[in-house]
Amino acid sequence: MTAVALPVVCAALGDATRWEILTRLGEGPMSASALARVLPVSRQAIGKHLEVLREAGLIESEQRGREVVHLALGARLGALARELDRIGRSWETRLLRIKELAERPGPEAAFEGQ
Amino acid sequence: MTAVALPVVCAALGDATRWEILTRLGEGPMSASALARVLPVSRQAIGKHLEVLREAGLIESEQRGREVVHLALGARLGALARELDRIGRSWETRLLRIKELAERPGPEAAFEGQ
DNA sequence: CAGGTGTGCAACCGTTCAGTTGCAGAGCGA
DNA sequence: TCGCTCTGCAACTGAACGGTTGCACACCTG
Repeated sequence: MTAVALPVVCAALGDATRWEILTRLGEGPMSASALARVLPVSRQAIGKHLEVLREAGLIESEQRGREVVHLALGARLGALARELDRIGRSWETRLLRIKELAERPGPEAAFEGQ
Repeated sequence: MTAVALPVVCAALGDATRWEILTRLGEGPMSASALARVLPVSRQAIGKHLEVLREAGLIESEQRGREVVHLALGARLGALARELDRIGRSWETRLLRIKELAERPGPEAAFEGQ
């Protein structure tokens, strides 16, 4: 399920144009041409961005008659969010432990430390 | 506080080497030279990555005697996680509404809609 | 059937980026 | 004090990236 590595998903989210695309696709399904009409880049550029987003598992594409419509998937973003939260918390925890150790006068006076 | 834009933070997290660095800095403070000793890249490369991470608000740097030590900040990562979770949920919600609309027989039967 | 629209593939271009080497300065430590 | 180490700045290189244009093909529609 979490088959896509963290850096890959983050890199996909690390571009302003892709966020524009995602925002539009979060409001409803859209084709590449439709996106190119509303965004200041060519359809081919949009296509490349969609490829990156699809490989990151952030969108889903579906053939609808002649055209292909894409839409944003919240699931992957939620999974990423949980992962980042977990990591951030672990950093904070270790940071607290380190500071606590640093403020201790010495190993022999570690009495009233909570 | 959330002065750093989403794409900037995500881009900073979109590199495998930077994740390596962050992982090490999450375990405790380290200098650039120490990181270069343990990672397969030069100190100068590490320095550039640290610059990116600092601008994204993901690490903090502190002059400790002659050397400069860096450490990972969980706060920014937590803020990012909450933001991504919020966005992901909104996508899911709209997606549900769209699917629900698609399965409705016709517009004239939209009575008991909330 | 013909024209318009949507898609895919490929080549090309300028910029950014990750990484390197080299050098000079600053501060601990023996 | 002398040397080792840590740091900062600068120049350079190759690859990746965002973006473009051009072309060929499929398909729906008037």
